[in-house]
Amino acid sequence: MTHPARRPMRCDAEANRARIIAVAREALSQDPDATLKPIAKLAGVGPGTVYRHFPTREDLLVTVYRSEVEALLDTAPLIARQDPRAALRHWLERLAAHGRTGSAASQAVRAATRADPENPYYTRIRLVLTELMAACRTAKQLRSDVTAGEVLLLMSYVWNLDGSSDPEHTACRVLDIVMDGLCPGTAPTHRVMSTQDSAMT
Amino acid sequence: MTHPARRPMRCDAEANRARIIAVAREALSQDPDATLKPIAKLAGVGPGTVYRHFPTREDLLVTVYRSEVEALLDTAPLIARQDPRAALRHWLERLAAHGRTGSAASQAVRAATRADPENPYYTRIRLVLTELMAACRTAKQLRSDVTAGEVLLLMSYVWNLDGSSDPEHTACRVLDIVMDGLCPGTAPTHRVMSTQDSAMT
DNA sequence: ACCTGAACACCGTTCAAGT
DNA sequence: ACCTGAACACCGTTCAAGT
Repeated sequence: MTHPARRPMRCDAEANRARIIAVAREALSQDPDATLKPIAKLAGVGPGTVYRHFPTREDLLVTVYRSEVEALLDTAPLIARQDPRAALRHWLERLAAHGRTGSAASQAVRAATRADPENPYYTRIRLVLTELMAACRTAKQLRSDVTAGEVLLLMSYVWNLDGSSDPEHTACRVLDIVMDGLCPGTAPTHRVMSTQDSAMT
Repeated sequence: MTHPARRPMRCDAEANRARIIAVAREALSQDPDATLKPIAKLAGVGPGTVYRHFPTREDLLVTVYRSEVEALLDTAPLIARQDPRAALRHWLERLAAHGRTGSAASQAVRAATRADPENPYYTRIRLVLTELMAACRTAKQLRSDVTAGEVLLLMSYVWNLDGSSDPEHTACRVLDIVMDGLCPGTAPTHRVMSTQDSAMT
């Protein structure tokens, strides 16, 4: 997506890049804060090579967990067939579900929800959220003045659920409050937050 | 507060500690992410001495910006004389005001609002917020099921206002939503968020 | 064009040796 | 009891030298 039709890399470069990604996924699954140097060594390349392909750590995260972020994006149109307010809540629950894990994948999702122009996914995340919100708005189930960027800001709490006993319960309760703030005077859609329903591709 | 009646330190230790704090305040005011080693050098002590007095960076932040955090705590009873809902909002605005600065002081406030048992201020922050909320509750201006810890989670957004153009405006709008979520069916208390009214000691 | 890997300028942290 | 400061085990990043 970042470089859709670049002229192909030299084949050794391509192979190195693929190997770095594979090794990084493995290493990051064990330690979400794994550093670049050991990854380079495991991939059998010099640190300069990793740095060449992925100038920053976030670039690597974005690439490795591309599919996770895109799964979140793809969920939106599927969800959107239900009641608009339930759809919005459901999608925000999917987002919140990443907060509890603390995995490297969740770091990538977190980066994609921050208002960072460097991140290629932020715009798309905001777009699908905007559409979910638009549906609510036409159904008069959403306050008219709020933007997707502001909702993403409100969701910042999901990355701070550590320290809470029963993070899942807390996430759900706080989302109740967020939804009530977003849809004043609407009957509250209640928690359905399933523990593990990641298989929604 | 941490050690109110410890037996006095040796006088050179006391002097070193005071000098470290003074130097750290100065260095952190210029660079919020200033590191410990240069601070040690500027204070004329070895790095081990800094580490002895402040085992972790947060310990140093807590000590240096003690007065800022306590100013926030002291604001609560003063504010509490107004309408409960306005008081709650006003205090949350004071909290949010720290989000925009990005200063080292704001890092200390941020640490004090995270559910971290190591931080001596979190309990007190939660306490004053609980009292502000209790006043709202008896006035039927707050949903009954929400806790102070959950409200602090909701306020996580204030630390992510960078990236937003006009952070002050955004902070205010998002706080509107939070307040509406907290006080459903209540007439919205509108934004008074003053730009700089830190002189409220 | 791409990779290597030593080198640079850091970081926090420790701990034997001093006073 | 407290401080010193060299030493340790890292970090990300760069860049001349290779292929």
